[in-house]
Amino acid sequence: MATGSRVTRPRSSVWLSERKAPKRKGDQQPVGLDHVKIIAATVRLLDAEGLAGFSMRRLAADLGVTAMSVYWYVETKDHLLELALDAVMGEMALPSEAVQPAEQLEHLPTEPRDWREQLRQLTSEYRKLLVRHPWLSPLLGEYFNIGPNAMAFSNAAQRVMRNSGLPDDKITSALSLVYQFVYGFSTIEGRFSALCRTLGVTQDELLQEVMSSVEERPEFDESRKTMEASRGQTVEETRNREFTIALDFAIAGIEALRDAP
Amino acid sequence: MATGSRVTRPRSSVWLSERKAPKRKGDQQPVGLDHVKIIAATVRLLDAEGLAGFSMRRLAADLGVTAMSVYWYVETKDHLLELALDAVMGEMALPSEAVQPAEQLEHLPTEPRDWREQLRQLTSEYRKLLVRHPWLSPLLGEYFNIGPNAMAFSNAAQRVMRNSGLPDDKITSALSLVYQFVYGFSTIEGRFSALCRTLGVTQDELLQEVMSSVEERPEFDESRKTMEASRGQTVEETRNREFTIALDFAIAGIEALRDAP
DNA sequence: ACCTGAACACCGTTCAAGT
DNA sequence: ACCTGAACACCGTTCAAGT
Repeated sequence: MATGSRVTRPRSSVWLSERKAPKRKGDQQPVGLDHVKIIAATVRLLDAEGLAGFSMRRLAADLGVTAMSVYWYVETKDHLLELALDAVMGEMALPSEAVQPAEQLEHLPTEPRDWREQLRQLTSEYRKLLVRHPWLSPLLGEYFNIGPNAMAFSNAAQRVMRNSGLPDDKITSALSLVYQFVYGFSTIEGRFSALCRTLGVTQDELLQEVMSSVEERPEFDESRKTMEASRGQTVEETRNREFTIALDFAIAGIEALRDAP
Repeated sequence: MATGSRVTRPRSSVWLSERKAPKRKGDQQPVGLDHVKIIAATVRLLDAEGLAGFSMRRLAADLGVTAMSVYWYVETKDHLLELALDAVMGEMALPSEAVQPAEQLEHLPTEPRDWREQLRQLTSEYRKLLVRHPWLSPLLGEYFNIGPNAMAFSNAAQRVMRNSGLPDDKITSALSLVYQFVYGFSTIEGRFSALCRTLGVTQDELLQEVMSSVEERPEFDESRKTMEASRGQTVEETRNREFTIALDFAIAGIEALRDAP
């Protein structure tokens, strides 16, 4: 949770309030800051130091400016984080079949791919995004995620799922199953890889270390059995395999209940 | 993220370090605090004020004690939160079929239920827990979750999934699919209901309000279509239905790929 | 053994003031 | 219009001191 709010309270989104003073009239020379620069610096700092390492004062220092200057452009820290969230949401390549007609530059006569391929692309993009920006996960849980890029992603996801032929009243369930899985899975993956980067060890080394510090405990029995199955594989191989199979389960389930309800 | 650590760094778990001074020798009169009291007060405060409203100073005030007294019993705020996490993880009723033999008081000659029933019980317990304690979700993402109660839950989950007859090398995928879904779904549910409690409105009222403030936006088109399907139902009905169907998808997928790999 | 008080190095944010 | 400086009300935690 952002530390700015002591108590959970009605917090309106940036996207539901007027943006602060982004207008710069005519050909007047910009002196230093602006929205784009601030958001870029925010994302850079979040990538480098993590959510806990980010502060308004630290950001201002990075921008070579006094602590309070940023507040001219941005109402609160929360609003800034919402803007950063939506900015990186725009990094995903959405499947062309799921982009609304109005957004498509031209109608290519290519055969639309299988919905399962579209789903695999979209989930893979989402996964990579969450791993690339580990600070994104907690923010997605914190805000409404109704910025333009977040909405474009959400719309694409809904269109892809609609392409499965599932009846309308089961779309949200299928979407929820798939995207909550990808979110949780990728959040863990991102945290683990960030931790390794910080510690300066490989993922396989850290896994070894964690294993050996827990393995003598008797309660660990069940997990040991489970992990025997992935012996001899790297962490990355195991994870990719696990991700693919889990998605296969979801797709198989959706098709099974679609075809025989 | 806990605000205590500026930067992500190697943070050992409470469960991997010696516990702090819980020993009280003989019949000496306890003066005031102890682990149990502190953890109980922590959970109470977290339930009442949320994670953002919790602070060591606030906790101390609740306990009628100076800010630093708690540090005699607990090393850091993070350790305390880990203890609170494991404490509430013990609130779940684990399916008897998934409790290890040593833990069972006696072997009742009852027929073991279908693995799908066991799974539905366990996921339902997990869901209710996450909704009851909305602060739990971020903490689960933050720590290693290797306390005794967290381990018991994890072991139960693994046993249930093993009861499905799935081959060993697909167990983790199935577990991941199911539990990441329940985690994400219930996290959102818990946050929404907590927000309603704070605002003093019903869930249906808040949904109405959020809808009407976004519905004129053109990007909202796809979501409107999706939500038509649940017209005339309460938020709670819609959510329970969505949860059940998503779990049905997962179960169907697991059985489909188990029987025809 | 257990608790206190003062202090340190941080926060987000307000507000009056400068240019 | 844009930026600064000082100040306020908070944090988690250290450390020397009290009983």
